[in-house]
Amino acid sequence: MNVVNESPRRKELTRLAAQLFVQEGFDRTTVRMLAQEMGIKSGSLFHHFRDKQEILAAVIEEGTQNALALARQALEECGDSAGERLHAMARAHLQTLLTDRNAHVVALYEWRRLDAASRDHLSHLRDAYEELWEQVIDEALAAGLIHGDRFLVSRFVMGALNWTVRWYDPEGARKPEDLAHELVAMITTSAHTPPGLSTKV
Amino acid sequence: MNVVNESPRRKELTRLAAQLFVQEGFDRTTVRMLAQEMGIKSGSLFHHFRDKQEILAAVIEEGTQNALALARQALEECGDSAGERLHAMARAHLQTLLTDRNAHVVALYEWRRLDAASRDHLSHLRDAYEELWEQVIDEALAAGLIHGDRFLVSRFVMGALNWTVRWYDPEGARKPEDLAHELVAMITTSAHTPPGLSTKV
DNA sequence: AGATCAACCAAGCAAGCGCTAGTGTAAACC
DNA sequence: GGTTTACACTAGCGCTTGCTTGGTTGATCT
Repeated sequence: MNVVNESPRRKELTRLAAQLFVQEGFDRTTVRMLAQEMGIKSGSLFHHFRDKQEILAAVIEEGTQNALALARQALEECGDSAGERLHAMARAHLQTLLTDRNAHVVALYEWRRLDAASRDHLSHLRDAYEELWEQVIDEALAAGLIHGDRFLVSRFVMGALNWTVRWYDPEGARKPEDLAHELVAMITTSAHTPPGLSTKV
Repeated sequence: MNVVNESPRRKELTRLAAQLFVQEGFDRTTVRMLAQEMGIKSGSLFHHFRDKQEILAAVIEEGTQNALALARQALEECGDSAGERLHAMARAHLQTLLTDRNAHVVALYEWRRLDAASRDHLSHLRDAYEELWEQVIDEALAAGLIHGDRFLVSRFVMGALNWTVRWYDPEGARKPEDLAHELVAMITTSAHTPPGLSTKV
């Protein structure tokens, strides 16, 4: 069994699995459905993945890794001000939601279907991502950009952002950048941000 | 079959089902597990519910009805100011989350498992609830309490609130009222609300 | 030319699934 | 006092599930 490696074939199969998991849910997605979508027979599936659980873990890992990488890159590329960093994180979050939407929806909805081992491994990845957020929020609090309880504010923000997967329409008029701007405007105390973006210092 | 009525026995069974659906997920919860939890045999279950789907629908309906009733009551009992009404809605939302948590978690996570008929019926209920929110948010916008896009603000707020089911600990120090107050403080422009609540006019 | 190996297939097993059929029984009703 | 009703039981049908087994293929490497 070719279970360990990270072959391009496996990556493609993972992408297809994510799509089906979103459409049907993990439990209702049978290995036969997965195989058909992949153009192979159900038995062949277990050449690439040890079991069905491992497919789920692969899907979630893929999405979380991408989110983490994108957030780190965004923080490196943006300016030093608390406002800029807040914007950068919000933009990165919504951007990964667009490009890896299936994986993130699966991560949000099917997390509990992971076995203990995968859940443990993946929760470390997710914690790393959330720590980035809490750090940026701490900076915003220190800068007086936002006010309130550190813990609560970050939960509220994560909630507002993650909830977008339920209603955001990529075909619609609103760009992810617009959402990011609006969210930051909503939580910062600079009441009336003028229409012209004040992203630069 | 006693399928239609709303007997107290059926209500109790629904409550137990909600708990199991949260623990295991709808698909992984078998009718045999449900029956055991209820202290009857699996066959007897179908005396109370037409099929497994109907149990899910009953759980979600119960939670949504309660949320709607609580929100309406809260709006009637509170003052007329936009701030008070915003607070009242947030408090009611978090309160129903505490008392009917299982039902709401099921509603959020297992909505897609509903058949078309139930989904149609229940989405009307949910729409009624969300309309209450959008109305109150409109008032807050008009009063200058908050700023931004009507649609986006309400989605962000719903997201922040609904996300609480993932982290809120009823045993913890924070009361639902505290969360409500903090959320309203975060999104309103009255930057520094003094510690003494300004709920009365 | 022979060996290796990832990738696939056909067939099927054991377990578990939702649900039905038919029956028993104690209380409620006429 | 006979009939109805509500609720529970036993037994099991027909089907689907995740996964295994044993074998084939074609490309790559030595």
